[in-house]
Amino acid sequence: MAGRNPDKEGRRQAILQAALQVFARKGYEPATLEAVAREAGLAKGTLYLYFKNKEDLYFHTAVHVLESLQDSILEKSRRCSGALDRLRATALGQFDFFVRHRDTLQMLAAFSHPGLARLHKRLLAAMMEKWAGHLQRITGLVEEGQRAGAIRPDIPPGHIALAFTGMASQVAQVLVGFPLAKSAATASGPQAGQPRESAEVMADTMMRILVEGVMQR
Amino acid sequence: MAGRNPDKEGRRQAILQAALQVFARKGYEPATLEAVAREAGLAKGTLYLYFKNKEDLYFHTAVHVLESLQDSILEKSRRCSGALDRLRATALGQFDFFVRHRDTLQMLAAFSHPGLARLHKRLLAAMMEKWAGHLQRITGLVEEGQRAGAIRPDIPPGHIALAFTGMASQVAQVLVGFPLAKSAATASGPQAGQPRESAEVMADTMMRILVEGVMQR
Amino acid sequence: MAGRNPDKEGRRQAILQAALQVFARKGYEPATLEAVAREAGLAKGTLYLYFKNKEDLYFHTAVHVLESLQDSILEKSRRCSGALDRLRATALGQFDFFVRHRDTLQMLAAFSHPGLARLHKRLLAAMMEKWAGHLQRITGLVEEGQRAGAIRPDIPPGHIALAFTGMASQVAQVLVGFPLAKSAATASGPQAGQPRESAEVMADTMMRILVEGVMQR
Amino acid sequence: MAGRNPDKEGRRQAILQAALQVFARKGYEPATLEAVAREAGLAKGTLYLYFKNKEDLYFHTAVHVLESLQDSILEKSRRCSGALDRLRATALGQFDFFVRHRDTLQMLAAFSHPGLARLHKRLLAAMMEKWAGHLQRITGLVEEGQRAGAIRPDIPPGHIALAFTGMASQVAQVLVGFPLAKSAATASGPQAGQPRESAEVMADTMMRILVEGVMQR
DNA sequence: CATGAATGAGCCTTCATTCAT
DNA sequence: TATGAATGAAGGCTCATTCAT
Repeated sequence: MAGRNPDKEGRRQAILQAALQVFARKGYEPATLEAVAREAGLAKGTLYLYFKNKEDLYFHTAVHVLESLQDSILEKSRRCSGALDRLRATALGQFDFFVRHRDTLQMLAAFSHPGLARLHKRLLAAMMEKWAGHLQRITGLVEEGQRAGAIRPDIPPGHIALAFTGMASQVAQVLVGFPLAKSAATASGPQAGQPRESAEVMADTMMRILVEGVMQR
Repeated sequence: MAGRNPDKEGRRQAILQAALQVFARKGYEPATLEAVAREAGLAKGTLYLYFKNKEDLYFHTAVHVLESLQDSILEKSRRCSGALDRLRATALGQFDFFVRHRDTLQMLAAFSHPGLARLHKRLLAAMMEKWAGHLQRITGLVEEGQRAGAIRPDIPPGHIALAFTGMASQVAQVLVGFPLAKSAATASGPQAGQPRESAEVMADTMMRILVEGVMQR
Repeated sequence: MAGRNPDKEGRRQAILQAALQVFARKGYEPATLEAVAREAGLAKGTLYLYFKNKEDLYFHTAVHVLESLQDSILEKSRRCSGALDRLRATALGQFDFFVRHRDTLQMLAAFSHPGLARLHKRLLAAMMEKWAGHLQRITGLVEEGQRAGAIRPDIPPGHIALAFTGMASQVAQVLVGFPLAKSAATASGPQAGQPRESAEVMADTMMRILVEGVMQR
Repeated sequence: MAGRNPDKEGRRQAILQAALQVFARKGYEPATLEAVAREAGLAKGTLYLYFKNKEDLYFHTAVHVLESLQDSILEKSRRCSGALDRLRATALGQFDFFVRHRDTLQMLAAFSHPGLARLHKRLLAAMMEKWAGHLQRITGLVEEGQRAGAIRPDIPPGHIALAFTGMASQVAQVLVGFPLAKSAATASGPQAGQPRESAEVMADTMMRILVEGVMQR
């Protein structure tokens, strides 16, 4: 799957890595190709031999990132059986990944950047596909759980998947230390919660809320 | 005894409205003051009579937006009693607001813009304060529920608040029709959920998940 | 010579005073009419009731300043008799004035501002006239000294006047503390001169150099 | 292996030349980088590849100018021996240089521009150093003259240097034909001096005044 | 007369993109 | 293939000037 030139693909990967760093650090608009090139140890013009333009680079980076994320999650969740365990593993995989590559989360935060709305269809579709795949897997796990009788069937699986991803991304932000999310976890007043738990503890707590609910029984 | 249009406060509001539109449509960096001025029906230079610079305008817009959001939520939740009902009302208030002002959600999406990191302390603090206030209120409701015996006490209220806001913002995105979030709700395959529920239905579902959990009993 | 309205002339003077401060502090281009208005305690628009525009204001200020300078010098020199004493008094008057109104010197420093080249003929002429008057007086004093046998006649009086004004303005800059001129006086190394003499001492020294020359006899 | 035009130093010099023209013609503030770029036959953005910003360009231009001036003077004065001859050569070198590069004098006139006050320390220091060096050389020549018994020792060398530079700059302005200075030389009435002498004659006259004084003996 | 809100031309500066080498 | 110098469009911001009140 690599280019003719043995180094071609390596260069491409180097650029993607550099772009991830820079886009994560700066966001889409403020990131400069100059910075990407410097980070990659290449000249600015060289980037254009591998990517059509800034937008193109951005989206290939995004796709690349989503692929890594998915790989990381899949690897963790494949080792488990049972829908709930797999969901927990999915959450944990996500947290782990973000904690280890916090740039990635920042990068993904820029996805909603409206300036990217008018993007090349194909690239946007590729991103969508990756992301949708992620969600589909989760929805699939929920359905599996419903069929197996572990998850209540009276709520559409899509909605449960939504709840799951919502919680998970919020928790991920706390774990990574995003300012606004952090203030959430710290805002609880006198007997405040302990925000800086480990990824594992947070994944557990999250799953307990999702699975058992918060109602007192 | 005054200049051409002495209605300074009205102008200010008009500019904030225009800025909200533009920032929501474009995000922070790509938004041009030219566009804001055009939207407000004013000349570019006039903006500088009301706001120190782009950053200043952005943050006043953000604070303004957060205030409206809070007002909208508080108004709805004050009419309820009981922690759970208030949480439901909070979610519903948030959904309603975002559905009616979908620009606001897009605007808030730009919060994580790294270009805004090195901001004027006072303004950043104001934003944080608004947002932290929102989260604190939710944490407070959870604590209240725990004290009243409606919510299980073995999970820190901060974590529950996190779960709540995570779900709520994800659902809000679906309701507003964000591309990525939408694909989530649609990705569930053949027997997929019905994403375009009303705000009320979604709030209910969300609360059911949060309160009762997804476990089959 | 005042306007109809008894305050009209007072206002005008106030504006000129304010303009002097601001032009001296900032120079021509960086000085803003806003600053002048603030200094004068008036609204920006009001300036335009008294002066056609910024350039006009600048030149009226300049003329005004030159008039004050001339008055101050004439007053001092009229009390002396003899060409050399009058020259000394002229120098002293100039130094005194600048020391008391160091803004004026800074203001005059902006005269050579090339951006002012394309000025209204009449105003430029007025400035020239004032300045030329000053020089003519000095040349006149030199001629008088030559006729009286106090000053050697073999050097054209214009050249001597030139030497006089050159020295005088340089000394004035030192007295006022201009950075570049100051470095001149301080640059003399180990047994350096004492730059911060009084105006009187400097005037004396200057006259000694001019009159007697620096040659060892 | 290089970009479009690898002759970086040549370009840099070309820009400095263009900047000299423009700054001299317009002064600091009114000079536009657009004009500099046009004069240099480059695009506006290109300037920023060679200089950090307008201020930076200005100061490098100034330093460059002062260096040329110093070179020109030193070359002339090194060929002479004896303090007085060297001073004369210094004046002559200065006049010659200014007559040949009248932009330089105009450029130097912009030194007092207050907008330049808050400058980068290093650059300001560089300018000061050049200028102080010039003054120090003159003071040194005076001291040498005093030690050799050619110059009276009862006047501090710094003051004599001041007188020298004052005269010299005034004369230079006349020679270059500055409007205000010109009017000085022309203002002497009927038997007026002949202002447009050659640089050599003016240097001689100046030195005669400085050395012998204007007193009739 | 006085005001000061509004205007908009113009400037500095950045940066994606091109292209000669 | 790689480079990096050059480009020029575009944006934020200032401020002289106007004019409705």
